Order: sequence, then C-alpha cells, then structure tokens
Amino acid sequence: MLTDAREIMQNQAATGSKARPSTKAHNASVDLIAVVVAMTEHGPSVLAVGAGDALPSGPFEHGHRSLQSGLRGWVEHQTGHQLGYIEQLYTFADRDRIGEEGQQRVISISYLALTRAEHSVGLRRRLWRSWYDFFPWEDHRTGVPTIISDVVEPRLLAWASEPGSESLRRERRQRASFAFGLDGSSWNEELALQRYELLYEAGLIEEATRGSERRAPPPPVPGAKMIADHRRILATAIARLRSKIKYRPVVFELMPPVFTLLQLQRTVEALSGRLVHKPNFRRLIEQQELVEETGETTADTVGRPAKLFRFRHAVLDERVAAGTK
Amino acid sequence: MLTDAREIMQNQAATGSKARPSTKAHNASVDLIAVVVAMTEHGPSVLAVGAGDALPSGPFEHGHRSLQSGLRGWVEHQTGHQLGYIEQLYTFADRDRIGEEGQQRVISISYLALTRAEHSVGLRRRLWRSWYDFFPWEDHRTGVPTIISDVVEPRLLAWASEPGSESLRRERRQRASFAFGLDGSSWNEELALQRYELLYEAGLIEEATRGSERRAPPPPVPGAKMIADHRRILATAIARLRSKIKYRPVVFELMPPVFTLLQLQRTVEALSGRLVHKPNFRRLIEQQELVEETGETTADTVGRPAKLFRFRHAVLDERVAAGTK
DNA sequence: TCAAAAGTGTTATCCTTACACCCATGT
DNA sequence: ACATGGGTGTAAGGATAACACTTTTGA
Repeated sequence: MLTDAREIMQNQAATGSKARPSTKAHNASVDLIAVVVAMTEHGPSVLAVGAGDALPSGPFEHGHRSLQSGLRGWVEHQTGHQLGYIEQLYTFADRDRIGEEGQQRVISISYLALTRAEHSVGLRRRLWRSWYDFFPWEDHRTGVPTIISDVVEPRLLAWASEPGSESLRRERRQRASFAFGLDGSSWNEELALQRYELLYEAGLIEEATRGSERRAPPPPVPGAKMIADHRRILATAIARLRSKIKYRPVVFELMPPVFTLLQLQRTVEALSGRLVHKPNFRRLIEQQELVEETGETTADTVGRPAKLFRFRHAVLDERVAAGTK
Repeated sequence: MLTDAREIMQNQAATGSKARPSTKAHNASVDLIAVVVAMTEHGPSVLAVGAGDALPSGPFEHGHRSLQSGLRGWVEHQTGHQLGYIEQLYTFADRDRIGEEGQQRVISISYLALTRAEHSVGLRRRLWRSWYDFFPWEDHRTGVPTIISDVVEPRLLAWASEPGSESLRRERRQRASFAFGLDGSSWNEELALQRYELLYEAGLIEEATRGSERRAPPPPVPGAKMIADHRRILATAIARLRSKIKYRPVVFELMPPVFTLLQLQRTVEALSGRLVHKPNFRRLIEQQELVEETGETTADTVGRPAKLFRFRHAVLDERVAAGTK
C-alpha cells in the first residue's frame, strides 16, 4: 500500500488548492439528471421522457444560474413540469464519450425532486410511470411479491452456487438473504439500491448484459429497463426517499394542500412499499404535531367522513427531526 | 408558479436524455476536494495544505480513471497520504471564475475520507489540524464550551433582535435555540452544518464578511478560518460522520488494527464531541458483535490491563446496519 | 344490517439510559 | 491506600408494535 515510484518522482512542492497547475484546462461536460417523484393513480410514480425509459436530463449550461436552476429548466423544457422540493443524490463520471474533439469526460449530477402530478403545465411529452414497473420486487404492500420466491430467489441462489471458492459462495448467499429478506432475515425497504446492485452483479438486470459479455447470460428478472444507468439512479432515489420520510417531513411535498390521515398513510405506504398500522400511524402523526385540522371533513366517498388536515409548515422551523416513523 | 413565457416559447419537442442538443459543448472544469479525517494526539483531525487553511484539492483530469482515483491522486501528491475509505459528500457549482477564454464554470465535488495518521509516506507539506480549531463550539466533551454562552449566544440574540418583522425575529431566535441547544433545547451534535450556516447567515463567520458588505460587520466568532468555502465543506463532513457512525461501522477506519474498548470509546467521543456512558458503550459494541478479542491484553499504562480487540470485517457482509449508537 | 372507514384504549416488548457497585493493576 | 481503567448487574423510562374494541356514515 505504498505510494508507487512514479507518484513519488512527480512529487514536488505540494500546492494549495488555489495554486493548481494551470498549464492546461481539464474540462468536462456536466449533465443534470432528475428523478421526479409524484403520487398518481398508479402509485408512486416517476417522470419519464423519451420512450418512457429515460429520466429527464440535460447539460449544465453557461446560462444556468445554478445547478438546481439548470435542472429545473431542463425538466420544464422536457416535461412542462415545475419542480418544488429538490435534493442532490449523487455525482458520477460516465465512461469517456466520443465528442467532437476526441474523447470527452461527462460528469452526471443526479437529483431527487418531489412534486404533485397536477403541477403540470400543458401537455407535452410527459409520462408518469409507477416505480414498481421498474422494481416489481419492491412492492410488499400486499405481502411478499411472488416474483421474489418464484424468480429472484432461485436465480440468486443459482448465482451463489456458481463455481468458485466456498467463501465466495457463502458471502453471496448471505448478501442475497440479507438484501431480500430470505431465510431468517426480515425485509428492509431501505435496501432498494443494494438489491438492484446485487441483481446487477448477478447478471439478472437487462442493462447489465450488453456487448461482448459471457456466452449465455441468464434471462433477466422482470422489471422495465431504462437507458444507460438511469434505473440505478432511480433505485438510489427510492432508497433515499424511503429512508428520508422516517426522519424528515418530506411526504407532504407529495400531498395536496388538504388531505385525510388515511390518504397520508396510503402515500407513506406507497413509498415505503409496506403497510403500516393505522391506529399507531395516526397517533404518531398527531403527536408529532406535523398536521393541523382544517375543521372540514370529507363528504365524498363511502364510510364515516374523515377530518381534513393540512401540513403545519411551521414545523420546518421548529424541528429538524420529524417524520413518519 | 407558472412557466414563464420565455420558457414556453423555447419549448419544442421534448428530447430524451440521449438526444441532447449537441450544437455547442457546454464545458466546465471539475475540482475534487477531500476532507481527510484521522485521529491524532490532538483529537479528531483533518488534513490541511497550504497555510493549513485549505483542504487538499485538484482538478479532475483526463488521465484519472475515476473521480475517486483522481481524488486519491491529488491527496497523495499534495500530502503523501494514502486514502482508505472514501465517500462522496456534495457537488456544487462555484461562482464563475475568469479563465483563459472568458468566464469558466467550476464544478466542485467534495469527499469525506477516513484514514489513520500513520498511513503517511514521507514528510511533505502535510498538516493535521484538530477540527475543533475550526469549530470550537462543537466540542462538548467537557461540558458546554464557554464560547457558546460567552460569545455565540449573545451575538446570535443580537442578530435575532435586528430591525425587521416580529415573525422574522421569532424565527431567528427559534433556529438559534434549536441549533445550539439554548433555552430548553438539548444539544444535537449532528447539526454541525446547520450551526455553521446559521453563524454564516448572521455574519459571524469570518469568511462571510468580504468585499463590499455592510458598513460595520460584527466581529466574527472565534475559530480558524479557511479559504473559499472549505470550512463549510468541513462542517458538512463532520455532520455526515457524526450521523454515520451511529448506524454504520465506520469508526474502525480510524482505529489501529488492534485496540481496547476504551480507545474505541475515546474515538467515538472525539468525533461526536460528547461523552458516552462507558458500561453501556461496551455492552453495545460487544452485543453487536462488531469486534472480537485478540486474546492479548495491554501491558503498558496504569490501571487494570485491558483486553485487546480487532474489528470483525465479516460484519460488513453480514449486516448493513450496525454502529455505535 | 353490513361494509368501510374513522377512531380510542390498553398492553407487551424492546431499547436506551442511568445508577450502583465490584475487580485488577501500578505507584 | 488510592487512583486509574476494566467490567457486571439491574432497574426506570420511553418509544414501538400489537391487539381488541367502539363510532359514524352510506348503500
């Protein structure tokens, strides 16, 4: 783990961060990518463009005042949708791409944005797709999906039984059990990214088997694919959001101004992919003083009319830690 | 909140992410910035370059295989230090900088890295500085630091009493109390970034008062300054690390291969800036099976010899959630 | 009267925190 | 003997999860 010879030879006086060698500009193009989430009739949904298999994105341009405003601009251009809450996800460097003057580095900065589907303006090419179209194994609201025991588990076990060292096989079985709640492990909805990466590593994701790979790739696990690594970015967003709703009041970005507690509960359940205990959920929300009654009740559907609530925006000043679990 | 006219006029057919307008390349230079943390005799420390007021950094170059390897390269060049654990912090766009051909966008990608101070090779310009030099109000290991009641609290209250609306003043007082544990609030060590931002907003940070500002800036709160926004990046790293040690076993990246439980406890305390209950800490660590006995005991110092432990690297496979609280 | 949704009360369990105390070793 | 660090037992308190049950409306 020592510095290799070349590095040592090159070392001269260390330079402070501002005294960088300016002999040559090392430029890259910068891409902004958005995972825009809203609740639709089909569940927790993500805004897609193109053939419904791409996240809205575009280059960071000189005219953009900031990264976030650049992102807002592209999403509005491509989907006619205004963004509210925005949070950065991750930055990564794509493989080199061939540009006009030889190879060109591309930096991609991904964001998670939350809105309401009705915020759209006009009817451009815009598509809401349930995120469970892309990750059918992530929806546990009606129990463990059959796809796990029917497809995911056997194929992961096959992968974990491939030739190799026994310790490698044991490690693979262990990771699979932990990520998907097999054997004695319990399901943890926040591991969405680990699950995707595990399937990817096992060659069970369509995007993973491309070009000159091995001779017989196993058939991929069901789930709509996306271009490039957009599905991985979506998995990152889902994991982040599932984690965040537990300690920050971000669900309300997805709610209409006025809602019932059951509607709020259904939203949380849709995001986390699992059911919650109704009486406890209501107590938790009211006890945290996240909402206040409007005084109105629902008149519409069947059943006893429910009180209507609105989010207490004041909690954003009062406390940092407050969420739905 | 509607799309403005200019935006609507510009809108044509929406483009998928790969069908971006390629008429003009929009390039930026990319900077990598590292917050390298280790435990030294002076407590939790950060690797500084220049006059001890800059984080190691350098441009992402074409020769770099990845963002992380570029970061490793720059840190090794500037400090002779090998990095182990690395995690991305945040990406931001600096204000435009004047380059050779007019203005030039600069993207900065910041990272948190954990190592041990002994990992250094050679003696280049390298400096470990306790992070409490930069944030003296963050060390609560020996009780609430006097600087809070003597300096921070009165100046924040003065700021919260400036002319303006009553609701603004109430909001400022509320934020100050919450962030610094004033009035009835309790201290939360994870709010390091919010505290820095609050002080910055109140004009109490030296870096905040530059150029043609108001007539009489108040004297800044004690604490070593850094160039540009490096101190803010450091605050981000501290907050991230303080949060992360609670649910991921990252402390061990800072420990020698073999250590006593008290040494581990001291490290956790140094990072979080507060003391922990010894018996409970030991039970927690052992119960989580994060460590295993080496069979050896310490022979050196005063007191009863302590058992030596090593980190069980296997837990990285077994579980994702495991930490020191 | 029944289904659907809104609610209330209470208990069991676990986790965290704190307190009290004993053990082993060197000066 | 006492200071320093290692180590065990146990109980109080709070948060979480679970179960049982009542209320209000529309079909």
